[in-house]
Amino acid sequence: MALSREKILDTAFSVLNQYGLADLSMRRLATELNVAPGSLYYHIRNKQELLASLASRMLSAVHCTGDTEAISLYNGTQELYTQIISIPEGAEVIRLALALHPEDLPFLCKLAELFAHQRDDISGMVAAKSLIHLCLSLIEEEQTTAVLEARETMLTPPSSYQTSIQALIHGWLSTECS
Amino acid sequence: MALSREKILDTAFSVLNQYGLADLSMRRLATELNVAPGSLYYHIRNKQELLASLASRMLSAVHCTGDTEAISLYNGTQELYTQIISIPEGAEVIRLALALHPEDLPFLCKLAELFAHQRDDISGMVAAKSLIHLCLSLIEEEQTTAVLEARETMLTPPSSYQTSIQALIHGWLSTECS
DNA sequence: ACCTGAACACCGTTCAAGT
DNA sequence: ACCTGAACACCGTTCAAGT
Repeated sequence: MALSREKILDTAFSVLNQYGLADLSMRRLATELNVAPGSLYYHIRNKQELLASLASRMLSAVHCTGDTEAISLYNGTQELYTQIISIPEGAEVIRLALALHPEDLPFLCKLAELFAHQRDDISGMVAAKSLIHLCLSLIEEEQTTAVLEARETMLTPPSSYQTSIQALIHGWLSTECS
Repeated sequence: MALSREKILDTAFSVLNQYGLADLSMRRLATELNVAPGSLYYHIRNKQELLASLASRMLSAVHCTGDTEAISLYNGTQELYTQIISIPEGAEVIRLALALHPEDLPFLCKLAELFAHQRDDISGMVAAKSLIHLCLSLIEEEQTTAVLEARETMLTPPSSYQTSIQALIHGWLSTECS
């Protein structure tokens, strides 16, 4: 069967899941696909683009809904945690995409909308970015400390995650801080 | 003159400042020091340890003082920005050290103290980590977008940095969120 | 259009052997 | 004690040449 962008992304995702980001090299990917390293470059521009596409995939399954804006924001961060925590270095990969093309991430735009809808005197995008950055940092920390302590990651958000996120959302939505 | 840990760190810092993290390789460092690559390993365990030491150096110049706890926290984040923003990939380097040995960073412990002193019903360390993570993410974003847009970094914190940090500090210190 | 082979210019780390 | 030389096992990317 012929090589394709989709096949490359599928394999990349499986290598990331099974062996981690350190093992996700173009050459390793080519070996896994029984193909010469150069072949990959007919379908993708470079490694950075591949990782950005991988990040979009990961985030496509994360939604944020709830009865109120504040609850939707909170639920979004909870879903983000549960979706990403079990993917090795998943938070790091998403941070790459976030730096390169933030506007291409529907999840981020949804967060920005929720913030802007609740308070029109702040920039929804600035608030949304601060929130996703905080989430990713905390997820990354849980992932790396789990590796260091040679234990499994917590599949459900620890209380430190929840309180930190709540502090930030509360800080953005409370009227006194304007 | 003989090689030494100090000399290696000095050179590493200068390479990072002049050429960025991508050029800060052990081999490049060895060339710069007119020494064989293997020699470095007599003075430092590995590249990770070198980067962690570099991070400690960067943070050693950052203090947080002010009339109140809230102002000290705020001033600390401002100083963090101004000290790190002009070091290419500086935020990324510090994040490495933060993941490996957080308790070795006096700056972080100071932040934790300030939070704990103000509110004894929260974990100062959890709050401090959320704050430093947010700062580093925002600094990193400013650094990478500056590169992407081929412009200089803002030497003084942009308003988006300040409002985000203020939202988080306010969220942690306000009594309603407990 | 799609893929290979081979090259280019690199990595981090180890370790016997030298001084 | 400190350093070299050389090796080991890798990288990302390009590109003429093949089918």
